[in-house]
Amino acid sequence: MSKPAARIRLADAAFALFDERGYEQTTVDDIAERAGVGRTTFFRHYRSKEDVIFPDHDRLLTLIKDRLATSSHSTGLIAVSDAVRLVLLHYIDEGDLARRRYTLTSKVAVLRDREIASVARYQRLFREFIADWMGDPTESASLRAELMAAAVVAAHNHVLRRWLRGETSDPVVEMDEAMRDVVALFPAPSGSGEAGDAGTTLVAFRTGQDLDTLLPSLRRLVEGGTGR
Amino acid sequence: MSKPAARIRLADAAFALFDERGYEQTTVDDIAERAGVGRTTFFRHYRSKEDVIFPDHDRLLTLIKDRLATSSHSTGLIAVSDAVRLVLLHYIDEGDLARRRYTLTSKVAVLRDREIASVARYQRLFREFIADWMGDPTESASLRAELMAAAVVAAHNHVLRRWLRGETSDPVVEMDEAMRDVVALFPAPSGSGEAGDAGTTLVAFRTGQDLDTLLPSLRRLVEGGTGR
DNA sequence: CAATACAACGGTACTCAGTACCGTTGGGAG
DNA sequence: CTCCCAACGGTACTGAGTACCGTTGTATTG
Repeated sequence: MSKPAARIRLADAAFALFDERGYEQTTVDDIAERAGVGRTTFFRHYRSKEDVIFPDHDRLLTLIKDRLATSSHSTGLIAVSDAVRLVLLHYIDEGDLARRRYTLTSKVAVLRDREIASVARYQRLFREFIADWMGDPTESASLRAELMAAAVVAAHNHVLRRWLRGETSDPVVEMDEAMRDVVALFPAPSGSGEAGDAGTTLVAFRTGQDLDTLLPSLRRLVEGGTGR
Repeated sequence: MSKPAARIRLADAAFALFDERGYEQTTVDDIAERAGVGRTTFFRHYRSKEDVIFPDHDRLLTLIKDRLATSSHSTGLIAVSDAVRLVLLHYIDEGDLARRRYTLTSKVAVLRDREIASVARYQRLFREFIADWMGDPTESASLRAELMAAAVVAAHNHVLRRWLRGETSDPVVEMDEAMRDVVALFPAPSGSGEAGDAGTTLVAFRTGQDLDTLLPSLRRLVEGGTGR
């Protein structure tokens, strides 16, 4: 019954020692000793010293990969902005553990780098998914996918960090709002010949002139094909 | 005259050995031996084994910091999107060295992570700069700054990687275009009463009708204050 | 020219993360 | 009871990074 307790004892001992002496000042031997197990056992449960703090980033990544694979949304961006919620929910589920990890990563550069590298893997996954979804090998489409993935991850990190710092009580709805903002950033692509689309396209701008003054150039733009 | 040659010989030896045997299969002793220096000398010139490949990320970061500190642009976003060009120019200046590094980071996970961590420091700098520039402690403004910084970095990485892969011959103008795209993503905040801003504002949309058909409703929108 | 100061170097020894391998133990399943 | 197997502990090793010490070559100053 208490067989997999070693893994938990190791994590507890690690966090406790990290709090007491700091991360660099704690050796793996220290952790193993406090947990009452051998050094070998530590590396059987965790691949590295950092791994004690980030145990299930891999699992979460594949979880999201599956979610994306089985998702059917109107656009790739929306699918991704939906899937990324799983990450937030996972952290919330971890509760206090996630917050202890945050205070650690705030102090120790090595851990922060490690966390960032993990987040980059999500971003890469998102970028590739959106690019595949668009199916447009154009350079501008590629850039667009890159921007979308970056925006989703940035917005997610923003809300997540706010929750980790205790600055919000309802991170889920904040995440909804943030993702709406992100989706709103990227208007539907214009010009790609879909069915029945010989209509008018207006681009957004602001001006100090009134509508009548700029109407001629507006008309020239609309009638003159792709304008600058 | 040939006194700081040790540093260069070390870098050459390192890159050569990394190409021959791979990164993990090369020890610091190997590098020092081929460079004809002692092991201690290696660590005098480079803080770590990874540092041989990323020698001047710190210098570049402070360079950009200075650039931002002494820059006067219309918005924080534009200042940042201007400053980030320094990074691209630096890589272009490195030339072939940057490309050899890219092939390495593409293969070795540890190096990729390291590179990502460096980029994250730029992004953090940008985020803080934009947030300071806006001077708006609101949560939405904070999110906006985060999105802007992420977009600038993503666009930069996009163009940089294209150049590293040899997919573009004119990365500078491509960077200009990408940054224009990024700036265009973020419209000026509306509603904040600036001086003399009683002009016309058009929102973006697409329609199947031609311009004359929708002109009346357009006019109604413009004249009728804030329309939905 | 001689004494001194300094910077770069080489060597040794150490700590610690991570890997490989081997033997031991403690239960279930046949 | 015996076989099996999973989890464990111990030992030994490699390699990165640090600390310290002694040496050498070079520039500076009296």
